[in-house]
Amino acid sequence: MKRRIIFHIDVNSAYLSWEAAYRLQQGESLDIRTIPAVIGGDPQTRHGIVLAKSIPTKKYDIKTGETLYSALSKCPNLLIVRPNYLLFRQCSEALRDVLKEYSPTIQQFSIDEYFLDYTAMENLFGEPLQAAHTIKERVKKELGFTVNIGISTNKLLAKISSDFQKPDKVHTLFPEEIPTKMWPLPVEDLFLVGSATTRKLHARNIHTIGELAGTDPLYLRSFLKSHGLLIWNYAHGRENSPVRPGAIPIKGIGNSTTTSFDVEDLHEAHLVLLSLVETMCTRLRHKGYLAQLVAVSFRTNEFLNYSHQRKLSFSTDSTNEIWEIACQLLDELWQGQPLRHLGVRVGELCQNDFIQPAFFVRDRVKERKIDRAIDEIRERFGAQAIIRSSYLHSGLKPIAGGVITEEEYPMMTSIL
DNA sequence: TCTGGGGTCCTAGGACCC
DNA sequence: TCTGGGGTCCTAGGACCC
Repeated sequence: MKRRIIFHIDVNSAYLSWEAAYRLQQGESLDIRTIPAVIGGDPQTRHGIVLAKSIPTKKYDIKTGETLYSALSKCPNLLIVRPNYLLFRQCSEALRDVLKEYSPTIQQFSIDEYFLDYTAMENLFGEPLQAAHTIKERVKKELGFTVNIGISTNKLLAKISSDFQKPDKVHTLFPEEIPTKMWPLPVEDLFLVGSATTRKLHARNIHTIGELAGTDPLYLRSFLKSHGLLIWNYAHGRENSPVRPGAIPIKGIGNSTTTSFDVEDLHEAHLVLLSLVETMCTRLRHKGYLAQLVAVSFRTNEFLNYSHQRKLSFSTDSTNEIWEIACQLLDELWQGQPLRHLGVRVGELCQNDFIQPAFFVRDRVKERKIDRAIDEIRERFGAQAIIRSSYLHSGLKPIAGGVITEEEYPMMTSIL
């Protein structure tokens, strides 16, 4: 079989680049990529963190994932911009539209990463390196942000090489280049080697990807289980999953929040849950799913995590019903520790293609109508247009979590 | 470093059935 | 009455990703 050619396209400092491109396009003269600037933070949450940073933040030693408080202490005149997820989605889609011109087989891996199968496309757009440069320059010129492109024969190697040197670069990591380009890298640069695995490998004196590749896979399996065999194969560059075009169906939907104060009161905890369930269920209904599993989780002020879930004998997308179950689960789990983080999640999703009212134990038909009416009002007039009266004097936010605010953003018409 | 929010997958143990 | 072992489902927790 002819060897495949896979591209991995990765937007450099995506959130910051996109915000910068947007501001320039709106007529601002300052490019926030050229000053110390970060994207991140939500005034409502207790500790916002750095989601993306400009290159000039490097000399202040600001790291992604660091708290804004810490970043500000290192650089007092740091510009902090809240993430604008609607903009990010638009930019991601604009990138996808460019990539689609170079291959019908592209896969979105995250909001700022795509795989593209370039196999057999040489006749149309030239050698892989040439095509990658064409794509990179087009994105820069037409969309206003830079990308890194990694080229190899599978997704794993393409992804690792897109990470080599940034920004605005094209790299290759073909199998024959593995010993020189990949094996000297620290083992934590390998995909799916996170902090826990790194710790275990370091404890056994395995520090580079090359050393991992040279380790007996059965020994790796003895302390990493099947994950050990997986990363051993990765260390040899072996991976052969296809670039899957089209949307991958989601398995679950969740919503969680770090509270701005310790929650110690049951009624308060229930209200926080409701605010999370409200947005989660709106998303659930918007996607046309019913859920058969409800889970709650929390984190105590001592940073201990707990979770509790229940499989239902029926499927539902009702805000009230899921809230009631979530409250039951919380009550069963919680022993009164002060809470600083609460989450709710639904899973076991099925498509809401047919409704069978006869199966409904309670008056779900009416509840569905109410839920949908509320969704519609919020869609037309904003999330705060209709809120539960229980929030009026509670001091809590009635709608919590990662809602994409459907505010009117001036379209980036000229570049998107 | 004192740690956000959205996900996915794996593992281990217990319950239950045959 | 006690017993084996396999399969499946369920739950909690951990690890990983961006």
